[in-house]
Amino acid sequence: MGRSPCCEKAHTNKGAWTKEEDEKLISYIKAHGEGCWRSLPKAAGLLRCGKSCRLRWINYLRPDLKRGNFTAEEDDLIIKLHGLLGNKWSLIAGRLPGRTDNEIKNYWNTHIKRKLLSRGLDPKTHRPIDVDRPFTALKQQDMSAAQDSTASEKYFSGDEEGGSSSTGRHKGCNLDLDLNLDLDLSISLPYHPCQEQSSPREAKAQATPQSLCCHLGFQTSGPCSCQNIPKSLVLFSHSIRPLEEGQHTA
DNA sequence: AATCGGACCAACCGCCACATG
DNA sequence: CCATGTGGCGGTTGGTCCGAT
Repeated sequence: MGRSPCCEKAHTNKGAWTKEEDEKLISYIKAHGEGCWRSLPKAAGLLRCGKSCRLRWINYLRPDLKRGNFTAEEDDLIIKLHGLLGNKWSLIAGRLPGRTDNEIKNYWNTHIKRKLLSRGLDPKTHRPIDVDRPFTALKQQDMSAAQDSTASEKYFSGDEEGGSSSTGRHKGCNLDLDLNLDLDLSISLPYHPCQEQSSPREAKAQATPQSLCCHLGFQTSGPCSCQNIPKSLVLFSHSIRPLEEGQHTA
């Protein structure tokens, strides 16, 4: 027996949302609140899949969304958090008020990833792609190659000591990066087993996203079963918190 | 003016975690 | 404990825009 479809695909619209659909969705959620996405489309008079409604609301229609370019602080924070958490876009988004996981994911893939690659850094591990090449040598070249100037440049060209450190690393784990995390992100970083899995699928199986999200203090919904979180990670979670509106990390 | 290719981003898809009966 | 339903996440796709030729 296969999975039942999330909706009756034959009777649902797909593709770009119209203004009328947006208005219907907004007015329904304003009146009834979020949730129960499966039944929402019918109740709101929309020929859309519930998932599609949820995505449209979260990524585009939510009133608290921030529009426009990412600031240097956001840029910096995304890179730092990615170094800690990997592709946990929802967790990263929870730390950036008004930004969605989808937006951050797109921003990462279109801007930051390319930036890292141009500096000879692996976007996954944040380490030099050529392991035989000293980081400090990279640094000079990268600095001269830099064209745009954001906080990420400061991060990648930062402290020489930090950047060239090579001791005490966990194999295959990017949580030990010398991120030089400042202020509320400053802490000795815990080892996270999911970073060592050979495939994303394995890593995902190891992770406990909702619990982790809860422990990290990120914006999340739903209950949390706080069972298998490493103590170090819990400690880590206590040291960071979602940014307040207008708050900067520097 | 037309065409092409890259960049960007909204939206979709498949899978997983969790809740519930 | 198991089966099922639902919400949520991350990877990917496809449409649109825009600059270069």
